[in-house]
Parts: sequence; structure tokens; C-alpha cells
Amino acid sequence: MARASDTVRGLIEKEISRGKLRPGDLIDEKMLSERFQVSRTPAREAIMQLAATGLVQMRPRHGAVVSELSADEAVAMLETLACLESEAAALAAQRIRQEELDALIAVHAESEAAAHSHDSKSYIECNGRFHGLIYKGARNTYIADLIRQTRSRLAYYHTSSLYQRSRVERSWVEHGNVVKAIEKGDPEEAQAAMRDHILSGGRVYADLVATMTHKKESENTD
Amino acid sequence: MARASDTVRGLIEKEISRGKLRPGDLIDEKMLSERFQVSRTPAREAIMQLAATGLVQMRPRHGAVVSELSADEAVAMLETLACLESEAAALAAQRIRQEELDALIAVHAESEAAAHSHDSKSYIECNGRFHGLIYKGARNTYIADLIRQTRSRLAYYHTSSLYQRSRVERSWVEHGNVVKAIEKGDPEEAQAAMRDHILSGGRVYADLVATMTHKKESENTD
DNA sequence: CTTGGCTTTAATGTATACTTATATTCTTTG
DNA sequence: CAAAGAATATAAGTATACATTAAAGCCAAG
Repeated sequence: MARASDTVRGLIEKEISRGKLRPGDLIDEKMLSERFQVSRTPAREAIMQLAATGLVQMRPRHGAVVSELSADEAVAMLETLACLESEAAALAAQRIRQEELDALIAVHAESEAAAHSHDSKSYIECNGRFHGLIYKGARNTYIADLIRQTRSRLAYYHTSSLYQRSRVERSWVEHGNVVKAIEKGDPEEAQAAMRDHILSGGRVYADLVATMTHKKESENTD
Repeated sequence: MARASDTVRGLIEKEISRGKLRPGDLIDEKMLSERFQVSRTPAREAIMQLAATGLVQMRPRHGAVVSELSADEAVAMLETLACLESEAAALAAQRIRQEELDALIAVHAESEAAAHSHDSKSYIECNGRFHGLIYKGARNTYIADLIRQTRSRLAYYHTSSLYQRSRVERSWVEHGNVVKAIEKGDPEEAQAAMRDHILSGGRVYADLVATMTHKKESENTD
């Protein structure tokens, strides 16, 4: 990253994904430039890049805020994410290489301990590698990019599901179904298994909306 | 569009979609600022926004070019487009409202004449409205945005298929299958019909690669 | 006391000046 | 004559100054 604007963009992204900057928070150009010791120009450029991807919203003459999602929008994104992830799984079932499949099975085995001991932190790390291997096996970098883009926009509303004790074990079982289907080389089954995993049988929708209302309440109490 | 950078961004987008700016073409900040009578700042900001969406590529200190696609990337995008469009069709089959369905049927009827007389220009216009109505019926603005984003990036390589005489009639028949499935409220059938339409039974892949090599050759002869 | 309008202020948007890095060209040396 | 290196030029990246607009605060009038 040679340009200051890219550095700043990365830092803002990180702060949003970590929840340090929350939806609705104002992103002031001057504040950014002071915090990161650059002039307003690269700070502003960073904001505009993020606005182009939808992570922040800019209204002319009114500054930028971290994008807030309505329940409808969040559901739409989750629906789309399920579509993309399940397609990636279907592709992976057809295209994954032996060594990638071995790695996938290994990660799944490695995550078993974390799942059974409800160790969310370790499990989340494994989960990231698990899905990453599927994107790689799918041999479609574009769909992987869209998935990452969508996940980053949902992050604030969608993160916490793996912090629920019951979800970790359920997730591991669902992962197992995906692995099985990919191992068989069955794209339809992999697709169905992944869709079920992302939506967790529909419960994730309810979680999402519940989380949104909860977080909105906690904002009011600030 | 209150900001000059938004105006410039729109103009560049239009020039790219119309083929006036072609993949690989350099986008010079100074040239832009002179052509559109603005300073370098908004010109540069326009470029950065487009770079964030992937339509142009910026390499630090080396300026920006309209993104070129390798065959692999183009195939990946088409694959993803098929996934998104077919999902939108499935959703529309479940959610479309009566008046939207009426409009869809009307557009399909209207396009029949254009299809049979091989009037590509009229048909392409109808085609746009047809797909737009499906996005609307799908009640998922996010997936519609991703589709539009993907189409804009594929535009240069993917446009011309409806200028082939045989494709127009085939497209109309495929549209008919989609309409039928949506009318029945059958999401699986709508999904399959739309996937088949986007890929036209696999021929579009071949077309895409052929078009790419052809256009690359014509660039060399400039 | 409240409301409407004006004034001031602060932040966005734009222009331009300045810095830095890269590429090209010219010169020098082998 | 060729190749390598230095110098210059050009364009990207950054900083800052200026313009413009919206928002907030204040004053006056009803």
C-alpha cells in the first residue's frame, strides 16, 4: 500500500469490522486526517473509496457515515450471501484439488475440538480458513470477492452468531455435511448443505433482525 | 449529483459502457480535468471511486487504466452473473406482485415483434426492461446492485450477443420459459430457466472467449 | 416564551501549489 | 556503437488555500 489513502482506507475498514466504528457513526475528514497524520486529501479519498463499495454513505455536503442497514437490506444481503456461498460450494465440489480437499478435511478435523469445547475464538479462526479453502477450491475469484464484500457489509449485524454456545456445535455439524458433499463431488448436495449452513435452517434471519433491534436499543442508551 | 466528481464518474462509466473507453485505455487525470473543465481533484476522486468498484484499475504512481479481463476472470464473472440472475428469478417467482407480473408479460409480448424481425436495438431495450422487472419482483435491491455491477464490468466483452440474429429469437424463447415459471410461482423452474437463459446452454461461454480474442486482435491493428 | 429570519461558523467541495517518484533522454564511458 | 548512469521532465500523490453551502446560534418581533 503505497498511498496514504489506501492505508487510511484499510484502517477505517478495520475499525468498522471490529465494531470500533459503528453504523451511523460520522466519519469526519478533519478528524481522520488528524488521527492518521495526513492531510484531508487522502482522508477524503479513503472515504470516497469506501462509499463506492457501500460500506460508508456520503451525502453531498452532509459528510459521511458508516452505512446503516434496514432489516430489509440486511435480509437481502444475507439472502444474497447464501446464494453466493452455496454457489461457491457447488463449484468447489466440481473443481477442488486433492491437496485442497485434504486441507479442508484437516481444518474440519482441527475445529472439532474447538466446537465440542465451545471455544468460539478458536472455532471462528478455523471457520475463516474453512470457508477460504472453499473459495479457493471454487476457482472463481470474482465470487469470492463478492462474498467478502458482502460479509464486510454485514459484519456488524452478523458477527456474533458463533459466539452463541449452541451455534458452534451446530456449525461444525453443518460444515461436516458440506465436506461430505464436496468429497463426493456432488455439487447439488454441496450447494444445499452450504445454503443450509449459511442460513442455519432459517434461524439466522431471526437472529439478524433480533440483533439489529438489540443493537439499536443499546445505541439509544449511550 | 451535486459533486463534480460524481458527474465525472458518471461520464466515464458511460464512456466505458459505450465502448468509447476500452479495457486497457489509460485514464489520465489531467486529460479528464481538461475535458470536463474541472480541476484534478474531482477527476482523481472519480477515478478512485471507479477503482473501488473494479471498473478501472489503479496502480500507485502508474495511473489508472480501464480494467482488462483475462478469459478466466470473464468466465468467473459470467458464472457469478448466472448465479445471481437465476437467484433473482427464483425470488421473483415467489414474490412478484400481480401488476409486476402483468408488466413482465406485457414486455415479453411487446418484444415478440422485435425478436421475430431480428430488430436487435428494440429487443435490447425490451430486454433491459424485462430483467429490470424481475429484479423488482425479487424484492432484493442488493442482489440487483451486484448484478448491475457485474454486468457493467462484463459489458465490453458481453454486449454483442444480442446483435447476432439467431440469438434474439432464442433469447425470446428463453424469456418465455422464465415468464412461464414465474407465472406458475415455481422458483426452481424459474432459477433453471434463467440460468439457461444467461448461459444460453453454455454457448455464451464460448462466445465470450471468442469475443475476447477477437477484440484483442482488433486492438493490435490500431 | 416561541417562532422566524439573519448572521456567523464550521465543514464540505474545488482549485492549485508543492513534493516525490518514475520514466525518458542525453551524455559519457567502455 | 552500445550500455549504463545521471539529469530532466512528466505525472501521481499530498498539502493547503479558497469557495460554497448547510447548520447552528442569536436576536428580534409577535
